[in-house]
Parts: sequence; structure tokens; C-alpha cells
Amino acid sequence: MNEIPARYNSQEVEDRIYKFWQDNNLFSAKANPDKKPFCIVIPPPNVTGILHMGHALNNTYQDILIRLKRMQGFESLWMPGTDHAGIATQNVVERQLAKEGIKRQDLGREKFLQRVEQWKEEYGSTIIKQLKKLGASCDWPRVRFTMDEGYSEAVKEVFVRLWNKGLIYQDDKIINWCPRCQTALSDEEAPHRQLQGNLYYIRYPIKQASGLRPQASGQVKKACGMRHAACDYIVVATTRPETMLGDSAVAVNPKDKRYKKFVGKVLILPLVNREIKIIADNMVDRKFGTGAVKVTPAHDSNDYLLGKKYRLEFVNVMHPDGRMNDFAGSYKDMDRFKAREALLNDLREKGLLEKVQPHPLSAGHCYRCQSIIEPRLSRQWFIKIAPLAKPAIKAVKDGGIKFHPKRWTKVYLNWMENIQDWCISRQIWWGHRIPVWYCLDCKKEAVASVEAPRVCRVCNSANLKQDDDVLDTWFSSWLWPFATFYWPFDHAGDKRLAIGDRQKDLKYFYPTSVLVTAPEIIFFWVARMIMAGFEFVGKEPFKDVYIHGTVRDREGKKMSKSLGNIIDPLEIIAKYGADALRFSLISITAAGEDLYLSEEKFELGRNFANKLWNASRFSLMNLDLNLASVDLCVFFEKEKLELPERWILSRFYSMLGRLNKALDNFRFNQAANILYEFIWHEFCDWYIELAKPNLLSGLAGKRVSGENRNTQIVLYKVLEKTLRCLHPFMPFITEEIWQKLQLKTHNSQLTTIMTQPWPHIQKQMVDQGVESKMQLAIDVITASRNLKAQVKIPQSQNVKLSIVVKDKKAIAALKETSPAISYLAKLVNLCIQSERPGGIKSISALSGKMQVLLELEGVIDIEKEIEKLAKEIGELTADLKSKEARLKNKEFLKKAPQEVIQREKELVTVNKEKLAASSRILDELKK
RNA sequence: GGGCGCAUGGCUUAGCUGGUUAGAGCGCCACAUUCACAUUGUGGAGGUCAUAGGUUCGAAUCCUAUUGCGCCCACCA
Repeated sequence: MNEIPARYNSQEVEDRIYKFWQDNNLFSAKANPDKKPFCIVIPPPNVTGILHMGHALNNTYQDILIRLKRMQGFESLWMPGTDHAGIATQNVVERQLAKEGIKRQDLGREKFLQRVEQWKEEYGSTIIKQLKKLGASCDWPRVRFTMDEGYSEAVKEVFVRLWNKGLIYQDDKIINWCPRCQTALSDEEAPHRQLQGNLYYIRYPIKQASGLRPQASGQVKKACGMRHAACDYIVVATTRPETMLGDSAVAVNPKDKRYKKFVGKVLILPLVNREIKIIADNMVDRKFGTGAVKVTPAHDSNDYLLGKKYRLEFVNVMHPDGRMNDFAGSYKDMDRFKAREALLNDLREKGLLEKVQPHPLSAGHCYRCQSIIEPRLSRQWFIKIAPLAKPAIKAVKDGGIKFHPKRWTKVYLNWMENIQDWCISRQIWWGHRIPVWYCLDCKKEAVASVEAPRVCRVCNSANLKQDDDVLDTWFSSWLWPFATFYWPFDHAGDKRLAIGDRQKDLKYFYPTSVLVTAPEIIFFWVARMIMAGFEFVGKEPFKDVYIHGTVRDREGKKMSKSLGNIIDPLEIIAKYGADALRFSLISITAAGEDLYLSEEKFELGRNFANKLWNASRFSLMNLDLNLASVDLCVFFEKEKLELPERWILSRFYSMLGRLNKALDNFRFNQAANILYEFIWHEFCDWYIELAKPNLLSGLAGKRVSGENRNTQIVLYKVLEKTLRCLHPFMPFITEEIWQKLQLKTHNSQLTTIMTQPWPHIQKQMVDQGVESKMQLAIDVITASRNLKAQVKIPQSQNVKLSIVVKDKKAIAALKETSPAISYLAKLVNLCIQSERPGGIKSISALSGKMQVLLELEGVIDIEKEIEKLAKEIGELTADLKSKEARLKNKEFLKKAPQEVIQREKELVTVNKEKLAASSRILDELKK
């Protein structure tokens, strides 16, 4: 006993066990024709990443599945890796440079990239180390990085294939521009968020026939939109007034009577005094603002369309960093928001700012730095994505790929069916450079190629230049499920596997089985992987997509560094243990719902681990036989076991049935709770207590046959199988205990729980009769404890108990279990009969079919007892009334299933008996 | 503007295909410490299942509407 501490010490166990697993190569998986494959590719965390609760949750789900399937006999592969995360990583390194007072431009492209590499070498494995702390059983030697040499070849290959199909094009479009990161972003990377902004109403003077321009204030008379023929100006409403410097028209709706006469006239754009036209287009909403809209084709996507349609001027008024440029006149070099203020002041002074209205609006925000996105006209690379979406839509509609929970299917389909072309070029340096080359001499043709071309195909010049931009990070991530298997095989890049083995691996493990991720990743990654899978490999990348919730703080806010509400999983692991972290996270998260976290929640897992530890400690202290030759099924058939043993076996196997079902349905929290309930409240609370008399010498109440050996076997078997069931959830503690158990009962060398088979259901051991007999005993014991507490008799004091029950089966069952009852309820005498004995002073409790009476030596508090009985009688009467009414209802009798009616009838009988008994006692007491 | 989710005791929640006396955990109250575990045990108090209608023999569960909270999508000048 001394060698096992009374408290589970996760710190002492976890690193040692993890090392044991790794040293024994237990996470590795190989194409194995004798087994079915099960494969998960990890959502590759950013190389810059440090483990947060979202990762902890995400990877715990994956590890549970991987470990479960490994035990269930699958060749279970968890493919690990990291993502180069272009913008995020570049930002991190740029920030580091800033501390040294350097900009990346000072270094130049080559040197900067060296810096990033250097940074990656130093910190890139942080997240991997942290995943190991969590217990992740990834096949680490396979680890991939989205900028591995071989992986990069896959990226280029894909680009060229799409290029050859004509699906890649370059175009000038309004894109999401982040002025801080100074790059284009895809629509998904610029999520809209609510802002409290203003709607500014600005007067644009009309150019008079005389050619005279109205002066500033004083001269203007009437606003337009007022049905006056002689307006001097038109009022437009805008939320981004600084963009007016780039206006090239004002648009109205052609049906708008207020403005009909102005269409075709010319306005003088204030502040810059440029002439712009008034045009009419159906796109304009007559009801919004003044019904007249300024048109800025280089800074707004709608305006861009108008600009193209009416051949307007495209005036870009900003530098890439968000400051105003030469076209902004006196506002040149001001930041866009400073310029806004300055410009509004000037308008106000000139009397051209009619009014300002608070106006909630939503604007894109950079998903990496949160800056407000500037829609900006620029030349970028795009993919025509609609053709790729087709098979990806079909696969989900046909059920070839399933989302769990189901509701995400709709979200996915809705996005897919309205998919927009994907902007894939980024103006940063860290990433896959776009494999397109231009000839600087003839300038005739751009070429896309996996290998850098030597000479121009047209003019043979060697003066070629590669495109400066890099590809969107997600353009490499979308290949993850197959590029990690070295697709397309024939590139020389990575020498870790022979080409034949690469092909074999992909063939064996692809399509992968399950993808586990968070909802915000559906568009970025899940949808695109599905498209890539069909396009490049011809098959779906995975069969099931499990979408879990978002980790929030206790107020429901997302956890973020800036909010300071982070709970660091590594601190939790240090304090509570990785198993506790894992179990707590899983157990409190309803399927697919967000989870609201606070540190106390981890006590749940820690306490549970400690409970299991101590139950095991007790078992280890009391197991002294070599059980190597015992087969549970044979044993069960041969031996006539006592009720507690039959009961715990029955409970175990019915628990296993429910557990399997929950896991099959991705109901992880339910699975965790089934195990918790069984281990704590059945195995520990009841079975171990019932096993004690047989195991411990010198305890009173030894059960009849006192078969110590049978008790040992059942205790061991149930514990050992339970450990296996719990292993995917709490891998460390289960391994530690399991190995100790093997040593104690088998004298065996160290093996591992990891590769033990998942327990098989043994239906012959599930026995409803046994369970209800035991339930009767549990009810009596509980009632007895309850009665003792009520009259403040210490639980340890021996008492006399009578049970009154009519049901003959129940009487027989109670007689069978009476030793156990007497032991656990501390009874000197247990009297089971069908009629209440007279003349004994006692208090009573109703439990199921039984009335339980506790004999008392002293005086009973009659008032209290009467009160309690009256309450009971009241409740019983009400209940009886409603049940009898139901049984008289013809519709009920006609339509309800027989078993429901039957049970209702039984309850009426039982309740009637109880009511009669209670009334009788009440009468006695009243005398 | 469209879509989705959530609403159950003081807090966090389970309740999957309608039939329970609506389960837990934390917190609270009372009692318990030689016998695996105070990271414990035993017992208790505490719920008109957001509101209003409807379907049904029967609704926390299904339908409709309302309210509140949260999330996602959209070319909301």
C-alpha cells in the first residue's frame, strides 16, 4: 500500500508514460492489408502557434477517435503537421524585426525569408511539443509542413493543373485590402463586423449652365431631392467620406422622379473641383439616404461595376498602407481616418456638409490583425471555383460526406452554392511564390510551370522574372489530406519514403475517415479540401466531418489574448493533469455546442482521475492471485456467482452498449458521462463496497460463500475492462494503472493498454433480473440511511429494520440480498414481511414497492412524523387520481402502447398499497 | 435582409426517435474521519422545463408565433 500514493500525481506519470509510448513506437501506422484503415489528418496548427484551449479540445476529440479505433482493430493513423500560415507568421517575424528597428523591406526578400526560416527552426516545434503534453498519439515521424520541399511541389502542381484548365486568371477587381498587412485577402479572410459609424450627407454642387461654379457657403440655396427645378446641388450620403476624392459620378435610380431632370448633368466634386456626371442605374436604391449615391469605382465593389458599365474613371486615392495618395490633393499622405476628419471639417466650413447621422454599418476586418479592410481596386490572381464546387456539393447532398451535427450541412451547401471566385494572390513574402514567369524582353506571354523555365517560349530570352506574389496559405492547406501522403508522388523533394510506398499509403489511407474542426474553418478549409479532393485525386477527402464548438470564457466571450481571458491549457495540465484537462473539456461540452469555461471546471476531471486512482489502489492492495489463465466468459459460465458480482458484470456490459452507441454517434460528452457515472457511482460506490467483506479479513458481514477468489476475479476483470474503455479519454492514468494491474495479477512484462482490444459486448452477462434485484437492495439501503439521518442516528450505528412488501418476487429477492443489505446499511436485524407488524415504535419511508421501517428505542417525534406522512399521502393521492383518470380514458387505452398501460396499472396498485399503509400508520400515530 | 443555435432549480447543464415521480455536477445545509479516496462518504433543501397558442389519449421533448441572448452569411452608399 505504501508504494502507491493516495493522491494521483499526474506530473510524475505523464511524461514518463508518453516517453514509453514513443520509445515503443506505438503511434506508428502502416498500410496493412490485414486491417481496415482509419485515418485522421490533423488540422495543421500554425507554426507560430502556441496551444490554446481550442487546440486542446480539437485534438482531444481526434485523439479519442484515433485511440478508440486503434483498440477496435483498425490501422489507425493520425497524420500530424503544421501550417506555414503566411500572413500570421510574417507578422510575427516583422514584429520581432520592429523591435530591432528594422523593416522587412530593409532586409530585402531573401534575407527576410532567411529570418523567417530561422524563426521557424527555433520556435516551429513549440506547438508539436505541446500537443505531446496533451497526449496526442500522432504518428510523429510522418510530420509534414505545408512548405516542405515535397509539399511545395504539390502546391505548384495544382496551380499548373488549374492554369492549364483555364481556371486561373489575373484581373483587376475590387478586393479586400488590409492596409496594415498590405496584402489582398479573400472574402473569407475579411469577416464583416458591426461598427457604429455615421452617414454623412454631402452637397455636390451642380455645374451651372453659365459655367459659373457656386462659391462655398451662402450661395447654395436649396437642397435637391425636394422637387425644385433650380437646385444648386445634389446631396449624397456616404459612410466613407474620404473616398469622395476618388468619385467619378453620382448615380440615381432612373425611376426616381426627384432626380430625373438631373441625369446627364455635371457636378463639381467638392474639395478637388473635378467634374463628374450624374448617371442613372437601377442598382440605386431610392429609399436609402437621399437616393443619390456617389460612385467611387476604385474603392467599392458596387461602384466598380457601375464604373465598368458606364466607362467611368477609376481613381485610386490611397497608398497601399492606407494613407491618401497624390490624387487626394491636400490630404495627401494623411492616414485614411485622419483624412476623413480633415475633409469633413473642410466640407463643414464650406457649408457642404448637410448633416451627420449615426449609422450602424458592418465592415470587413482583417482576420489576422483586425484592421478595417479597405476595398481597393487591384490586379490579383483568381480561381474560377464554380466548376470545382459541383462534385463537392453533390458529395454532401448524396451523403458521401456527412457533417456532425447535421445542421452544418446547410451552412456548407449555402456557401458552396453561392461560391465566389477565390482571390489567391498575397502581397507578402512568406509562402509559396506564384509559379508564373514573365519574359522581360518580349513581354508577350506569362508561363505557369512547376519547374522554373530557363528561356521564354516566344523569344527565347533568358531574361525571365517570377511573379512577386505568394499564394494564399489556404491554397496549400486545401491539399492537406493527400499532399501529406506525398501526392503527386513523382517529385523528388522528400526522400523519406520510396515512390511506391507513397502511392501505397495514399491508396490505403485515402479517403481519410473523419475530419475534426471548428465551425469557423468550414469555408476556409473543409469546403476547399472537399473540392481539391475531387479535383486532384478524384475522391472525397474524408467521410465524416465533426464540427465541435468554440471555447469561450464564463461570460461567453471568445478566449483571446487581447481580452485577457485566456485559460492556458499548459497551466491546466501542470496543475490538474492532461487527463483531467481532456476529460473535463469533453464532459462539459454538449455535442457541437460552444463551451463556457472557467478554471474550476477542471476539478471535475482531476477529482475523477483521483477517484479512479484510489479505486485502483484499493484493488491493487487486495489482489494477490495470479489471474493470467482466467477467461471471463468461461469463468462466468462455470462459477455460480453471487449477486453483487453478477450485478457489476451486468452493469458493465450494459454500460458498454450505451458507450459504443454514444461513440458511434460522435456524442463524446455522453460517452464521457456514461463512463463517469459507471466508475464513480456503480463500481466505486456499490461494487467495491460490496466486495470489501469478501476481500478484507476481519470485516463483519462476510457474504455467504465468501468466495474471495471470485470476488478478486470480477473486481480485476471489471476494472481492467473499464480502464480500456476509459483509455481514449484519459490515456495517461489508464496506462499507468493498467500496467500496475498487469504486474500484480500476471507478473507480466510491461505491455501497453494502448493496443489492447476494445471490450466486446457479452450479452449473456447482461441480466435485467439481476439488476432489479440489486436495485431493490440499493433502495432499501438508501431508505435506511435516509431514516437514520432524519432522526440523527449516526450512520455507523447498528439498527433494526423492517421492510413491508407484498410482492412475492421482491420478498425473495430481498431475502437473497439481505446479507449485503445488512452489511451496507449496518443492520443487526432485517425483517422482511408482507404485513406491517403491530406495536413496534418506528419511523417509515416509502421506496418503490416497499415500506421501510426503522425501529426506534427512544421517543419518536410524533408531530414531525405525522407531518411527513400527511405530505406523502397528499402526493400519493394526487398521483393516484391522475393515473386513475388516465386509465379510465378510452382514448388512452385504445392508443397508448400496452407496456405503458401495463406500467401505469402496476403503479396504481403499488401506490394504492402504499397509500393504505401510510394511512394506517397515520391513524396509529394520531392515537 | 437571410440563415442557424440557445433558453430546464443560485450557477453550469443532461434529457438522442413524444409515455421519468425531470436527472447530474458546482454551490448551499446537516452528519460522518482508525478500515482505497476530504480531490472523500452519507443524507437533505432547491425546478409551474422563457412566454402564448396548437397537435396528441399524453409535450421539457413535435408545430406556430412572441420575447431575450449568441453566432454565421449578404454588393446595408
